[in-house]
Amino acid sequence: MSSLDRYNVQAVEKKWQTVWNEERLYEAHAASRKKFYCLEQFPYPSGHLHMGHVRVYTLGDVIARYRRMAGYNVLHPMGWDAFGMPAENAAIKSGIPPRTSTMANIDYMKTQMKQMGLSFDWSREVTTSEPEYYRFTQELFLLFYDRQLAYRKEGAVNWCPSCETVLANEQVEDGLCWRCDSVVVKKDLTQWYLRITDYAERLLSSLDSLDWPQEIKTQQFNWIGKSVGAEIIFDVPQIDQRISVFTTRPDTLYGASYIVLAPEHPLVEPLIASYVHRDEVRRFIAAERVHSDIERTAENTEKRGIFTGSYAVHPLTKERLPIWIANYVLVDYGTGAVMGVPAHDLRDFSYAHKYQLPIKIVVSPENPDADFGHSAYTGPGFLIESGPFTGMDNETAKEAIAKALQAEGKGGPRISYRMRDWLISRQRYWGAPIPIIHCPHCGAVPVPKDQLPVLLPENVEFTGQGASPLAGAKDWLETSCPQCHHPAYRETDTMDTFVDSSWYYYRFTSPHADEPFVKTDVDYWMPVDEYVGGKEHAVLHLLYSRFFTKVLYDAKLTPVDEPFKRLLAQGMVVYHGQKMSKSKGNTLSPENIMKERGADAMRVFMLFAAPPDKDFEWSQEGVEGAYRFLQRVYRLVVKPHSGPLSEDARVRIYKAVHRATRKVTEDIRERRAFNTAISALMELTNALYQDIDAINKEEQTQILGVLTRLLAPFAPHLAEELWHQLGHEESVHTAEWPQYEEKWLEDDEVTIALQINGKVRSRLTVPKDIRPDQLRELTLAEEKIQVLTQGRTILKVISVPGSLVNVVVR
RNA sequence: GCCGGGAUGGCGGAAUAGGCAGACGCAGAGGACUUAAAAUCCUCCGGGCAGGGAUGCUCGUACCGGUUCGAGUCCGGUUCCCGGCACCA
Repeated sequence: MSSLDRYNVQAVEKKWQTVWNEERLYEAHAASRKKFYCLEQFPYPSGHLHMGHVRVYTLGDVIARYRRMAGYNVLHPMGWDAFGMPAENAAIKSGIPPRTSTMANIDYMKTQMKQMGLSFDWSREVTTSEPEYYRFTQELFLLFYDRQLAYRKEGAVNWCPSCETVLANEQVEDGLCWRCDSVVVKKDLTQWYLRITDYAERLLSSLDSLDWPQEIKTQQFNWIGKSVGAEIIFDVPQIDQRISVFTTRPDTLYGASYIVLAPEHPLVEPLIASYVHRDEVRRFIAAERVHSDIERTAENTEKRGIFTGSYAVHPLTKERLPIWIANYVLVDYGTGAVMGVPAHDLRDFSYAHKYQLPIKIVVSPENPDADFGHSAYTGPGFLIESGPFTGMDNETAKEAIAKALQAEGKGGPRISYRMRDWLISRQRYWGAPIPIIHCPHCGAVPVPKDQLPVLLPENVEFTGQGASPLAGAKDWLETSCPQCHHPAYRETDTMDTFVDSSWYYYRFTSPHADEPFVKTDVDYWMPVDEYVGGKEHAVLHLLYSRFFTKVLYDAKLTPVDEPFKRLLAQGMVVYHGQKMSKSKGNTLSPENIMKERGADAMRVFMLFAAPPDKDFEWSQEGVEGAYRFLQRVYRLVVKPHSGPLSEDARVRIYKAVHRATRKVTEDIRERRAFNTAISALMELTNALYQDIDAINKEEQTQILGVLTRLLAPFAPHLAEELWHQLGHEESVHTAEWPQYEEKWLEDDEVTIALQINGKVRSRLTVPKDIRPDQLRELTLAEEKIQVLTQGRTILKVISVPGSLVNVVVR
């Protein structure tokens, strides 16, 4: 085979990358036409692209390239989520300042992205660790602060001893740090929070409107964890206080036989102050607090508790209920206290059983053989021994009792959420400083907007021990109060990097503006039409970004209250049956693959191997297959074809071309099924191999031009090369996306499957618009059908035009 | 335990609205070209049974049952795998 039969992948890819770069082909321009905002989650600049990155960016690139050709003004930007611990840890180890290593990593990864042929608008690149960006992260913090959505509070927080910083609830997975898998411990600290719980209901209710995978929506739904119930107040006359509990089962109130507080509950100390066994109680609490969250919340953990010596008054029966403290009550959910209803709650049952507390049945099941001796009955039923509510079905009673309590001033209907406020303080250097000054006279004072950014000091020591390096930067730390001008000191915590990434998609709309973003740009570009990213951010980045957008919406800074209209959550790339990771030693370098078979082959295989949302196994043979396909297309297009003309072949070609055009268009646009789009291109290529030399030269060029354009989103380099070889001057990526015509999609004749009792027995080719009764007649007259129906009774004939006929016989 | 997603040839997967299961590719087999190999091009490729053969019959989409003229697809139940939540009151 001559060299004409194969193209030099490396040379071709390099050539067009240079041209695209010089022509700035992918920059988005003024707000003119219909827009399309295509975004992929920006990476942390770790230094190298891994296969996960290759997958996300390839997926997004196909969508962006298609929309561009389809006539949209496409915004397809890229940037760097550049703050974060790895750079700081590297600084501790090697002494290289975080900014230096970060910038070097960005540089390298950008080169790799260009090698992949990704169509990013690099003129809009943002880096969250640069002052031009984080000054606005700080400005947005102040916006939250002004709206009372940022606050400081002391409490037991999640602390990762290895990362030496606190973590948000969303960043603790099974009691372990999401980054380093260390066991997270509790620590009492004063920290900054964003009031995401204020938005719980809205974050929940607008989930429905999102074109997102159910999987992700469900995760957010569960995370927010709405519970509808009631608050019930129990008076404690002994100390003249009230204990408030939250319950989803107010209907079981008459079955309450005790009250339990979390060991950390603020009323514990006053309650036991004059109790003879108070020291014993204190020892119990101290012992419980030592346990980590994992131990404490594990299902099989033994329930342990202790009596406080005090009693509370049942709000309706005025009965005296003993108050206990127990490990199974969590201080930060609901009110940190519960009423114990052993007969109708499994946890209370096992607790009451252990400590021999009374078990009082107040809900009777419809079918009364439930065994109360061994477990709690949690199902539906009607109330017994419940005062005026006796006889009510328990669902009605929930509401009735909540209302009665409200009338008495003893509580009422309440809703509780599992989600907690977002803890954003981090005791680390490499993040956006929280723009707050602590003044001995004025307290916490926000840094005035015109004094932003609060720059990270450059000469700091990275010891890797104790507090944030910022606390040691004396010159930076000491300042004056913006209000009273007395000496004051700066907040030394920096912000969680998820704050940076909660608004970057706004910055891309006006990346050089002297404000976080420009209203007119945001009005034009938002929302993001297609967002591509990993499932691991389901309750992290994706939830935080939704929250940010709702706050910005309330501040009238954005016209949308949801940032990402459509979400494509891509699956993992698996190798040798496992998720790729350095520790498992099963990583693959995209660079080597590109060197050997080219970016186009890597992209095509990645897209072809599986639908975007599924995990798939990387296979070298698969890349070879993609490479063979691309070379096959090349040969088809550049090899001169000629032969005797055939009208039949010509019709077959046009049908194949228009069918493929429709398939590829719909698969990209609606279904995001790039695997089947590529298989359609393979089919078209195969079809053209059969017939291409039977049409004239001009038609060949035109047909091959369609194939080339359909290929362009997937294999941009080869498509560009072929497009030029076909005689075009302009880029294929700004060429017009092919249209398909209905007339080529329909055949004059169709093959009908002839079934007997649902089994295909024969086939028949008939005119497309044959009448059902004619079709029926032809079917019954058909030879095979005749033979097989002979001597049997025809019960029914179902005739589906264009598809099949089913003869039902007995 | 609760919620969500899934199970189709040797493998990845296709079947878009209940209508011909297995598109396309990988691996494999055979053939053409070649001194030969590679590359390329062509053909075959779920199981069983029958036939010399074209072919025909039959089973088959995790399992059991149902609805329907017709089920990979819908309904009820079961098993297994993946993900989330979980002493959340």
